[in-house]
Amino acid sequence: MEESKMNFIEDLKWRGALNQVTDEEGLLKAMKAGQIGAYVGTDPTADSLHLGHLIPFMVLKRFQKAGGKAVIIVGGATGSIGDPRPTTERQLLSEEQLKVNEKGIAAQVTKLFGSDDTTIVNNADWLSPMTLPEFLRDYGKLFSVNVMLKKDVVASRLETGISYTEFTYQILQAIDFLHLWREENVRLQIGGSDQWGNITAGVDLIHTVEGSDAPAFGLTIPLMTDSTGKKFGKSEGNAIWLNAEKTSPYTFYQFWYNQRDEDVVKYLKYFTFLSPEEIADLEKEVAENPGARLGQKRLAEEVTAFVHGQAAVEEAEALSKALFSGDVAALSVQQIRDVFAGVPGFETTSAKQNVVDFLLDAGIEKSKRQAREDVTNGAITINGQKETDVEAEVDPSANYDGQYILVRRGKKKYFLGTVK
RNA sequence: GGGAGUGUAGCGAAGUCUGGCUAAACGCGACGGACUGUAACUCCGUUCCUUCGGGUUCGUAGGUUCGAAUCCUACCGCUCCCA
Repeated sequence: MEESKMNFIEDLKWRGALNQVTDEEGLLKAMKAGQIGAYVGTDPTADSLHLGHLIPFMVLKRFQKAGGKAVIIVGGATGSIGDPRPTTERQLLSEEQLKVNEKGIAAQVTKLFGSDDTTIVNNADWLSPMTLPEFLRDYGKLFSVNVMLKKDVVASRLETGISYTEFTYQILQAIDFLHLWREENVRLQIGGSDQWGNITAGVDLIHTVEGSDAPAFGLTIPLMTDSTGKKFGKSEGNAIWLNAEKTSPYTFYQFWYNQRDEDVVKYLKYFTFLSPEEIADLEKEVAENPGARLGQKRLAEEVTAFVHGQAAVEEAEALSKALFSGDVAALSVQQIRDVFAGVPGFETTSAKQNVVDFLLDAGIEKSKRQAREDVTNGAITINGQKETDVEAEVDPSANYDGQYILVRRGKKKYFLGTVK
Protein backbone atom coordinates (compact mmCIF):
# COMPACT_ATOMS: atom_id res chain seq x y z
CA MET A 1 0.00 0.00 0.00
CA GLU A 2 3.04 2.23 0.37
CA GLU A 3 3.02 4.46 -2.71
CA SER A 4 5.89 6.70 -1.77
CA LYS A 5 9.03 6.28 0.24
CA MET A 6 7.81 8.70 2.85
CA ASN A 7 6.56 7.45 6.17
CA PHE A 8 3.20 8.39 7.57
CA ILE A 9 4.43 11.50 9.34
CA GLU A 10 6.66 12.73 6.55
CA ASP A 11 3.82 12.30 4.13
CA LEU A 12 1.51 14.36 6.33
CA LYS A 13 4.12 17.07 6.61
CA TRP A 14 4.53 17.16 2.87
CA ARG A 15 0.79 17.44 2.47
CA GLY A 16 0.58 20.29 4.92
CA ALA A 17 -1.65 18.20 7.11
CA LEU A 18 0.37 18.19 10.29
CA ASN A 19 0.11 20.69 13.07
CA GLN A 20 1.40 19.01 16.21
CA VAL A 21 2.36 15.50 17.31
CA THR A 22 2.97 14.50 20.89
CA ASP A 23 5.83 12.15 20.19
CA GLU A 24 6.74 11.70 16.57
CA GLU A 25 9.45 9.12 17.02
CA GLY A 26 7.47 7.11 19.49
CA LEU A 27 4.53 7.02 17.13
CA LEU A 28 6.59 5.85 14.17
CA LYS A 29 8.20 3.21 16.30
CA ALA A 30 4.81 1.97 17.46
CA MET A 31 3.53 1.87 13.90
CA LYS A 32 6.53 -0.14 12.79
CA ALA A 33 6.21 -2.63 15.62
CA GLY A 34 2.82 -3.93 14.49
CA GLN A 35 -0.66 -2.87 13.55
CA ILE A 36 -2.07 -0.27 15.87
CA GLY A 37 -5.26 1.70 15.78
CA ALA A 38 -5.90 5.41 15.47
CA TYR A 39 -9.14 7.16 16.13
CA VAL A 40 -11.08 10.22 15.21
CA GLY A 41 -14.07 11.24 17.24
CA THR A 42 -17.12 12.97 15.86
CA ASP A 43 -20.00 14.30 17.87
CA PRO A 44 -23.37 13.96 16.18
CA THR A 45 -24.18 17.65 16.18
CA ALA A 46 -25.88 17.38 12.77
CA ASP A 47 -27.40 14.57 10.76
CA SER A 48 -24.55 14.62 8.29
CA LEU A 49 -20.86 15.26 8.15
CA HIS A 50 -19.62 18.23 6.19
CA LEU A 51 -16.33 19.12 4.58
CA GLY A 52 -14.86 20.27 7.86
CA HIS A 53 -15.14 16.73 9.16
CA LEU A 54 -13.39 15.38 6.14
CA ILE A 55 -10.16 16.96 7.31
CA PRO A 56 -9.33 14.59 10.19
CA PHE A 57 -10.90 11.72 8.30
CA MET A 58 -8.49 12.19 5.42
CA VAL A 59 -5.62 11.80 7.84
CA LEU A 60 -7.21 8.77 9.45
CA LYS A 61 -7.67 7.25 6.03
CA ARG A 62 -3.99 7.80 5.26
CA PHE A 63 -3.18 6.11 8.52
CA GLN A 64 -5.35 3.21 7.47
CA LYS A 65 -3.64 3.06 4.09
CA ALA A 66 -0.30 3.08 5.87
CA GLY A 67 -1.33 -0.17 7.49
CA GLY A 68 -3.15 1.00 10.58
CA LYS A 69 -6.60 0.28 11.84
CA ALA A 70 -9.12 3.11 11.69
CA VAL A 71 -11.44 3.55 14.61
CA ILE A 72 -14.17 6.15 14.56
CA ILE A 73 -16.18 7.22 17.53
CA VAL A 74 -19.62 8.49 16.86
CA GLY A 75 -20.02 10.36 20.09
CA GLY A 76 -23.48 9.65 21.35
CA ALA A 77 -22.44 10.46 24.90
CA THR A 78 -20.04 13.32 24.27
CA GLY A 79 -22.48 14.73 21.74
CA SER A 80 -25.12 14.94 24.43
CA ILE A 81 -22.73 17.05 26.53
CA GLY A 82 -21.17 19.31 23.93
CA ASP A 83 -17.54 20.08 23.20
CA PRO A 84 -16.99 23.62 24.50
CA ARG A 85 -16.73 26.25 21.82
CA PRO A 86 -14.32 29.14 22.40
CA THR A 87 -17.11 31.68 22.73
CA THR A 88 -20.47 30.45 23.91
CA GLU A 89 -22.23 27.58 25.58
CA ARG A 90 -23.82 25.09 23.27
CA GLN A 91 -27.47 24.35 23.00
CA LEU A 92 -28.09 20.76 24.05
CA LEU A 93 -29.57 18.46 21.44
CA SER A 94 -32.63 16.37 22.15
CA GLU A 95 -32.23 12.63 22.57
CA GLU A 96 -34.28 11.98 19.45
CA GLN A 97 -32.20 14.35 17.38
CA LEU A 98 -29.01 12.74 18.64
CA LYS A 99 -30.26 9.32 17.61
CA VAL A 100 -31.11 10.54 14.14
CA ASN A 101 -27.74 12.25 13.80
CA GLU A 102 -25.83 9.23 15.02
CA LYS A 103 -27.43 7.04 12.41
CA GLY A 104 -26.73 9.46 9.60
CA ILE A 105 -23.11 9.93 10.53
CA ALA A 106 -22.41 6.28 11.15
CA ALA A 107 -23.73 5.47 7.68
CA GLN A 108 -21.47 8.02 6.06
CA VAL A 109 -18.42 6.92 7.95
CA THR A 110 -19.04 3.35 6.92
CA LYS A 111 -19.14 4.47 3.32
CA LEU A 112 -15.86 6.34 3.62
CA PHE A 113 -13.88 3.71 5.41
CA GLY A 114 -15.25 0.41 4.27
CA SER A 115 -15.35 -2.51 6.63
CA ASP A 116 -11.77 -3.75 6.51
CA ASP A 117 -9.54 -2.45 9.24
CA THR A 118 -12.30 -0.14 10.39
CA THR A 119 -14.24 -0.07 13.61
CA ILE A 120 -17.06 2.29 14.36
CA VAL A 121 -18.08 2.64 17.96
CA ASN A 122 -20.41 4.79 20.00
CA ASN A 123 -19.05 6.11 23.26
CA ALA A 124 -22.53 6.01 24.76
CA ASP A 125 -21.85 2.27 25.08
CA TRP A 126 -19.25 2.76 27.78
CA LEU A 127 -19.91 6.26 29.07
CA SER A 128 -23.65 6.06 29.59
CA PRO A 129 -23.73 3.04 31.91
CA MET A 130 -21.22 4.65 34.24
CA THR A 131 -22.64 5.92 37.51
CA LEU A 132 -21.70 9.28 38.92
CA PRO A 133 -19.85 7.84 41.94
CA GLU A 134 -17.91 5.56 39.59
CA PHE A 135 -17.05 8.46 37.39
CA LEU A 136 -15.84 10.57 40.27
CA ARG A 137 -13.90 7.78 41.99
CA ASP A 138 -12.36 6.14 38.93
CA TYR A 139 -11.66 9.13 36.78
CA GLY A 140 -12.46 12.44 38.44
CA LYS A 141 -9.76 11.78 40.98
CA LEU A 142 -7.18 11.56 38.22
CA PHE A 143 -7.87 14.97 36.80
CA SER A 144 -6.51 18.15 38.24
CA VAL A 145 -8.87 21.06 37.93
CA ASN A 146 -5.82 23.28 37.80
CA VAL A 147 -4.67 21.56 34.64
CA MET A 148 -8.14 21.48 33.15
CA LEU A 149 -8.51 25.21 33.64
CA LYS A 150 -5.38 25.82 31.63
CA LYS A 151 -6.70 24.21 28.45
CA ASP A 152 -7.14 26.89 25.82
CA VAL A 153 -10.85 26.47 25.26
CA VAL A 154 -11.64 26.49 28.95
CA ALA A 155 -9.36 29.44 29.59
CA SER A 156 -11.03 31.42 26.84
CA ARG A 157 -14.38 30.70 28.40
CA LEU A 158 -13.53 31.78 31.92
CA GLU A 159 -14.36 35.37 31.05
CA THR A 160 -17.72 34.67 29.49
CA GLY A 161 -18.60 31.65 31.55
CA ILE A 162 -18.64 27.91 31.05
CA SER A 163 -21.01 25.38 32.51
CA TYR A 164 -19.81 22.51 34.65
CA THR A 165 -21.15 20.22 31.95
CA GLU A 166 -18.97 21.54 29.19
CA PHE A 167 -16.03 21.89 31.53
CA THR A 168 -16.20 18.15 32.10
CA TYR A 169 -16.16 17.34 28.40
CA GLN A 170 -12.41 16.85 28.26
CA ILE A 171 -12.61 14.12 30.87
CA LEU A 172 -15.13 12.19 28.81
CA GLN A 173 -12.99 12.42 25.74
CA ALA A 174 -9.98 11.28 27.74
CA ILE A 175 -11.94 8.26 28.94
CA ASP A 176 -12.78 7.48 25.33
CA PHE A 177 -9.14 7.36 24.39
CA LEU A 178 -8.31 5.17 27.36
CA HIS A 179 -11.20 2.86 26.55
CA LEU A 180 -10.08 2.45 22.96
CA TRP A 181 -6.48 2.09 24.07
CA ARG A 182 -7.53 -0.92 26.11
CA GLU A 183 -10.20 -2.44 23.92
CA GLU A 184 -9.18 -1.64 20.36
CA ASN A 185 -5.42 -1.30 20.53
CA VAL A 186 -5.78 2.38 19.66
CA ARG A 187 -2.55 4.25 20.23
CA LEU A 188 -3.17 7.48 18.38
CA GLN A 189 -5.87 10.11 18.41
CA ILE A 190 -6.24 12.44 15.46
CA GLY A 191 -8.12 15.72 15.48
CA GLY A 192 -8.26 19.33 14.39
CA SER A 193 -5.94 21.81 16.02
CA ASP A 194 -8.73 22.81 18.41
CA GLN A 195 -8.70 19.27 19.78
CA TRP A 196 -5.17 19.43 21.14
CA GLY A 197 -6.34 20.03 24.70
CA ASN A 198 -8.78 17.15 24.64
CA ILE A 199 -6.28 14.84 23.03
CA THR A 200 -3.52 15.53 25.50
CA ALA A 201 -6.03 15.01 28.30
CA GLY A 202 -6.46 11.49 26.94
CA VAL A 203 -2.75 10.86 26.55
CA ASP A 204 -2.17 12.04 30.11
CA LEU A 205 -4.91 9.81 31.45
CA ILE A 206 -3.46 6.78 29.73
CA HIS A 207 -0.02 7.60 31.09
CA THR A 208 -1.46 7.92 34.56
CA VAL A 209 -3.43 4.69 34.47
CA GLU A 210 -1.31 2.50 32.25
CA GLY A 211 2.12 3.80 33.13
CA SER A 212 4.15 6.68 31.83
CA ASP A 213 5.74 4.57 29.11
CA ALA A 214 2.41 3.38 27.75
CA PRO A 215 2.41 4.17 24.04
CA ALA A 216 -0.27 6.80 23.45
CA PHE A 217 0.02 9.60 20.97
CA GLY A 218 -1.86 12.58 19.70
CA LEU A 219 -1.74 14.37 16.42
CA THR A 220 -3.47 17.52 15.26
CA ILE A 221 -4.11 19.02 11.87
CA PRO A 222 -3.78 22.68 10.97
CA LEU A 223 -6.86 24.78 10.47
CA MET A 224 -7.72 24.64 6.82
CA THR A 225 -8.07 28.00 5.09
CA ASP A 226 -8.17 29.04 1.47
CA SER A 227 -5.69 31.44 -0.08
CA THR A 228 -7.69 34.42 1.14
CA GLY A 229 -7.44 33.18 4.69
CA LYS A 230 -11.06 32.17 4.97
CA LYS A 231 -12.19 29.07 6.67
CA PHE A 232 -12.55 26.37 4.14
CA GLY A 233 -15.60 24.36 3.25
CA LYS A 234 -18.37 26.80 2.60
CA SER A 235 -19.96 27.63 -0.69
CA GLU A 236 -22.13 30.71 -0.93
CA GLY A 237 -22.27 30.70 2.82
CA ASN A 238 -23.63 27.16 2.93
CA ALA A 239 -21.84 24.18 4.32
CA ILE A 240 -20.96 21.47 1.83
CA TRP A 241 -22.38 18.28 3.28
CA LEU A 242 -21.24 14.78 2.61
CA ASN A 243 -24.84 13.59 2.52
CA ALA A 244 -26.00 13.45 -1.09
CA GLU A 245 -29.48 14.44 0.01
CA LYS A 246 -28.24 17.68 1.52
CA THR A 247 -25.58 18.52 -1.03
CA SER A 248 -25.93 16.79 -4.36
CA PRO A 249 -22.88 15.05 -5.78
CA TYR A 250 -23.09 17.50 -8.66
CA THR A 251 -22.87 20.48 -6.33
CA PHE A 252 -20.12 18.72 -4.43
CA TYR A 253 -18.19 18.13 -7.63
CA GLN A 254 -18.68 21.73 -8.71
CA PHE A 255 -17.43 22.98 -5.37
CA TRP A 256 -14.08 21.37 -6.03
CA TYR A 257 -14.02 22.14 -9.71
CA ASN A 258 -14.40 25.84 -8.98
CA GLN A 259 -11.47 26.15 -6.61
CA ARG A 260 -9.06 28.86 -7.52
CA ASP A 261 -5.68 28.09 -9.04
CA GLU A 262 -3.90 29.26 -5.91
CA ASP A 263 -5.60 26.60 -3.81
CA VAL A 264 -5.73 23.60 -6.10
CA VAL A 265 -2.37 22.09 -5.34
CA LYS A 266 -2.84 22.53 -1.62
CA TYR A 267 -6.15 20.73 -1.82
CA LEU A 268 -4.82 18.01 -4.06
CA LYS A 269 -2.18 17.24 -1.48
CA TYR A 270 -4.66 17.33 1.28
CA PHE A 271 -7.86 15.81 -0.03
CA THR A 272 -6.66 13.20 -2.47
CA PHE A 273 -4.59 10.05 -2.23
CA LEU A 274 -2.59 10.89 -5.32
CA SER A 275 1.13 10.30 -5.00
CA PRO A 276 3.59 13.18 -4.70
CA GLU A 277 4.70 12.39 -8.24
CA GLU A 278 1.21 12.67 -9.66
CA ILE A 279 0.59 15.86 -7.76
CA ALA A 280 3.86 17.32 -8.98
CA ASP A 281 2.74 16.66 -12.54
CA LEU A 282 -0.58 18.35 -11.92
CA GLU A 283 1.14 21.26 -10.26
CA LYS A 284 3.20 21.73 -13.39
CA GLU A 285 0.05 21.60 -15.49
CA VAL A 286 -1.67 24.19 -13.34
CA ALA A 287 1.33 26.48 -13.58
CA GLU A 288 1.81 26.13 -17.32
CA ASN A 289 -1.72 25.84 -18.54
CA PRO A 290 -4.10 27.01 -15.85
CA GLY A 291 -6.92 27.58 -18.32
CA ALA A 292 -7.29 23.86 -18.85
CA ARG A 293 -8.24 23.45 -15.20
CA LEU A 294 -6.77 19.98 -15.11
CA GLY A 295 -5.89 20.37 -11.45
CA GLN A 296 -9.42 21.34 -10.50
CA LYS A 297 -10.89 18.59 -12.62
CA ARG A 298 -8.73 15.93 -11.06
CA LEU A 299 -9.40 17.29 -7.60
CA ALA A 300 -13.15 17.22 -8.18
CA GLU A 301 -12.98 13.70 -9.56
CA GLU A 302 -10.87 12.31 -6.75
CA VAL A 303 -12.77 13.81 -3.86
CA THR A 304 -16.20 13.15 -5.33
CA ALA A 305 -15.19 9.56 -5.98
CA PHE A 306 -13.98 9.17 -2.42
CA VAL A 307 -17.14 10.56 -0.89
CA HIS A 308 -19.85 9.57 -3.37
CA GLY A 309 -18.29 6.88 -5.53
CA GLN A 310 -17.19 6.65 -9.13
CA ALA A 311 -20.71 6.54 -10.54
CA ALA A 312 -21.44 9.90 -8.97
CA VAL A 313 -18.37 11.35 -10.63
CA GLU A 314 -19.59 10.25 -14.00
CA GLU A 315 -23.02 11.72 -13.39
CA ALA A 316 -21.60 14.97 -12.18
CA GLU A 317 -19.38 15.21 -15.21
CA ALA A 318 -22.19 14.39 -17.60
CA LEU A 319 -24.35 17.01 -15.95
CA SER A 320 -21.57 19.58 -15.97
CA LYS A 321 -20.99 18.97 -19.62
CA ALA A 322 -24.66 19.33 -20.44
CA LEU A 323 -24.97 22.54 -18.48
CA PHE A 324 -21.78 24.28 -19.44
CA SER A 325 -21.02 23.26 -22.94
CA GLY A 326 -24.21 22.09 -24.52
CA ASP A 327 -27.43 23.51 -25.85
CA VAL A 328 -29.67 23.04 -22.90
CA ALA A 329 -32.85 23.56 -24.90
CA ALA A 330 -31.97 20.67 -27.18
CA LEU A 331 -31.80 18.05 -24.47
CA SER A 332 -34.34 15.25 -24.59
CA VAL A 333 -36.66 14.41 -21.77
CA GLN A 334 -34.68 11.24 -21.26
CA GLN A 335 -31.42 13.15 -20.97
CA ILE A 336 -32.96 15.52 -18.48
CA ARG A 337 -34.14 12.60 -16.44
CA ASP A 338 -30.81 10.76 -16.59
CA VAL A 339 -28.57 13.59 -15.83
CA PHE A 340 -30.37 16.36 -13.99
CA ALA A 341 -31.18 14.59 -10.77
CA GLY A 342 -28.28 16.46 -9.27
CA VAL A 343 -29.49 20.02 -9.55
CA PRO A 344 -31.81 21.57 -7.00
CA GLY A 345 -35.38 20.85 -7.90
CA PHE A 346 -38.80 22.34 -7.37
CA GLU A 347 -42.33 21.52 -8.39
CA THR A 348 -44.65 23.67 -10.40
CA THR A 349 -47.97 23.47 -12.15
CA SER A 350 -48.42 23.76 -15.88
CA ALA A 351 -50.29 27.05 -15.50
CA LYS A 352 -48.72 30.07 -17.12
CA GLN A 353 -47.45 32.59 -14.67
CA ASN A 354 -45.63 35.88 -14.49
CA VAL A 355 -41.83 35.39 -14.37
CA VAL A 356 -41.35 37.23 -11.12
CA ASP A 357 -44.06 35.28 -9.33
CA PHE A 358 -42.81 32.08 -10.87
CA LEU A 359 -39.26 32.61 -9.60
CA LEU A 360 -40.57 33.35 -6.16
CA ASP A 361 -42.88 30.34 -6.04
CA ALA A 362 -40.12 28.07 -7.26
CA GLY A 363 -37.92 29.26 -4.41
CA ILE A 364 -35.29 30.50 -6.83
CA GLU A 365 -35.55 34.07 -5.57
CA LYS A 366 -36.21 35.25 -2.06
CA SER A 367 -38.09 38.43 -2.85
CA LYS A 368 -39.83 40.05 -5.77
CA ARG A 369 -37.39 42.89 -5.59
CA GLN A 370 -34.49 40.52 -6.12
CA ALA A 371 -36.38 38.61 -8.79
CA ARG A 372 -37.06 41.78 -10.77
CA GLU A 373 -33.49 42.87 -10.45
CA ASP A 374 -32.16 39.58 -11.73
CA VAL A 375 -34.58 39.43 -14.63
CA THR A 376 -33.73 42.98 -15.61
CA ASN A 377 -30.01 42.26 -15.42
CA GLY A 378 -30.34 39.27 -17.69
CA ALA A 379 -29.50 36.82 -14.94
CA ILE A 380 -32.45 34.55 -15.61
CA THR A 381 -32.51 31.96 -18.33
CA ILE A 382 -35.47 29.67 -18.82
CA ASN A 383 -35.08 26.55 -20.93
CA GLY A 384 -31.95 28.03 -22.41
CA GLN A 385 -33.58 31.32 -23.25
CA LYS A 386 -32.72 34.56 -21.55
CA GLU A 387 -35.69 36.36 -20.07
CA THR A 388 -35.27 40.06 -19.42
CA ASP A 389 -38.88 41.22 -19.38
CA VAL A 390 -40.37 41.46 -15.90
CA GLU A 391 -43.84 41.29 -17.37
CA ALA A 392 -43.21 38.10 -19.32
CA GLU A 393 -45.31 35.01 -18.80
CA VAL A 394 -43.68 31.68 -18.11
CA ASP A 395 -45.17 28.57 -19.57
CA PRO A 396 -43.76 25.66 -17.56
CA SER A 397 -44.96 23.10 -20.06
CA ALA A 398 -43.49 24.72 -23.14
CA ASN A 399 -40.49 22.40 -23.40
CA TYR A 400 -39.37 18.89 -22.69
CA ASP A 401 -42.77 17.37 -23.46
CA GLY A 402 -44.30 19.62 -20.86
CA GLN A 403 -42.65 17.66 -18.08
CA TYR A 404 -39.75 19.82 -17.01
CA ILE A 405 -38.67 23.40 -16.91
CA LEU A 406 -35.04 24.34 -16.51
CA VAL A 407 -34.16 27.66 -14.94
CA ARG A 408 -30.73 29.18 -14.64
CA ARG A 409 -29.93 32.04 -12.33
CA GLY A 410 -26.66 33.82 -12.77
CA LYS A 411 -23.92 32.11 -14.66
CA LYS A 412 -24.05 28.69 -13.16
CA LYS A 413 -26.92 28.01 -10.85
CA TYR A 414 -29.50 25.68 -12.28
CA PHE A 415 -32.90 24.66 -10.99
CA LEU A 416 -35.01 21.91 -12.45
CA GLY A 417 -38.77 22.24 -12.14
CA THR A 418 -40.97 19.19 -12.42
CA VAL A 419 -44.31 20.08 -13.93
CA LYS A 420 -47.20 18.52 -12.07
C1' G B 1 -24.28 45.02 46.28
C1' G B 2 -21.91 50.05 44.16
C1' G B 3 -20.26 52.53 39.58
C1' A B 4 -19.33 53.15 34.18
C1' G B 5 -20.51 51.81 29.43
C1' U B 6 -23.17 49.45 25.53
C1' G B 7 -27.36 47.23 22.32
C1' U B 8 -28.29 50.23 14.79
C1' A B 9 -29.76 46.30 8.56
C1' G B 10 -26.18 39.11 7.33
C1' C B 11 -21.55 40.86 10.02
C1' G B 12 -18.47 45.11 11.54
C1' A B 13 -19.34 50.13 12.33
C1' A B 14 -21.15 55.70 11.88
C1' G B 15 -25.28 58.54 13.23
C1' U B 16 -27.48 59.90 19.37
C1' C B 17 -24.67 65.65 22.53
C1' U B 18 -26.97 69.94 18.42
C1' G B 19 -34.93 65.83 17.00
C1' G B 20 -36.79 66.86 10.64
C1' C B 21 -32.11 67.22 4.86
C1' U B 22 -31.69 59.36 7.42
C1' A B 23 -34.60 53.49 4.89
C1' A B 24 -30.31 55.14 7.96
C1' A B 25 -22.83 56.97 6.00
C1' C B 26 -18.82 53.59 5.30
C1' G B 27 -16.35 48.65 5.15
C1' C B 28 -16.89 43.37 4.67
C1' G B 29 -19.84 39.59 3.04
C1' A B 30 -23.74 38.14 -0.30
C1' C B 31 -26.28 38.50 -5.05
C1' G B 32 -26.26 40.01 -10.21
C1' G B 33 -23.55 42.04 -14.71
C1' A B 34 -18.87 42.96 -17.86
C1' C B 35 -14.08 40.62 -18.56
C1' U B 36 -12.19 35.40 -18.30
C1' G B 37 -10.57 29.73 -18.02
C1' U B 38 -17.30 27.20 -14.86
C1' A B 39 -10.55 30.59 -12.00
C1' A B 40 -8.34 35.00 -9.72
C1' C B 41 -7.84 40.17 -10.28
C1' U B 42 -10.41 44.50 -11.83
C1' C B 43 -14.69 47.27 -13.04
C1' C B 44 -20.14 48.26 -12.72
C1' G B 45 -24.93 47.54 -10.28
C1' U B 46 -28.00 45.71 -6.15
C1' U B 47 -28.36 44.39 -1.03
C1' C B 48 -35.85 45.62 4.62
C1' C B 49 -40.60 44.66 1.96
C1' U B 50 -43.78 46.43 -1.85
C1' U B 51 -49.74 45.96 -5.53
C1' C B 52 -43.83 50.99 -6.90
C1' G B 53 -48.70 54.78 -4.44
C1' G B 54 -46.35 53.34 -0.32
C1' G B 55 -45.41 50.24 4.05
C1' U B 56 -42.53 48.52 8.31
C1' U B 57 -37.46 49.32 10.80
C1' C B 58 -32.42 51.21 14.64
C1' G B 59 -32.72 45.70 22.17
C1' U B 60 -38.30 45.63 24.28
C1' A B 61 -42.59 48.43 26.04
C1' G B 62 -44.53 53.03 26.89
C1' G B 63 -44.17 58.58 26.80
C1' U B 64 -42.89 63.84 24.98
C1' U B 65 -43.35 66.18 20.00
C1' C B 66 -46.42 68.49 14.09
C1' G B 67 -42.09 65.11 13.66
C1' A B 68 -37.57 60.38 17.31
C1' A B 69 -32.35 55.70 15.79
C1' U B 70 -31.77 60.57 18.04
C1' C B 71 -35.23 63.48 24.11
C1' C B 72 -37.82 61.06 28.77
C1' U B 73 -39.41 56.52 31.76
C1' A B 74 -39.41 51.40 32.73
C1' C B 75 -37.75 46.71 31.44
C1' C B 76 -34.37 43.06 29.12
C1' G B 77 -29.37 41.63 27.28
C1' C B 78 -24.10 42.26 27.02
C1' U B 79 -19.21 44.42 28.64
C1' C B 80 -15.94 46.60 32.08
C1' C B 81 -14.44 48.56 36.94
C1' C B 82 -15.01 48.61 42.39
C1' A B 83 -16.73 45.50 46.77
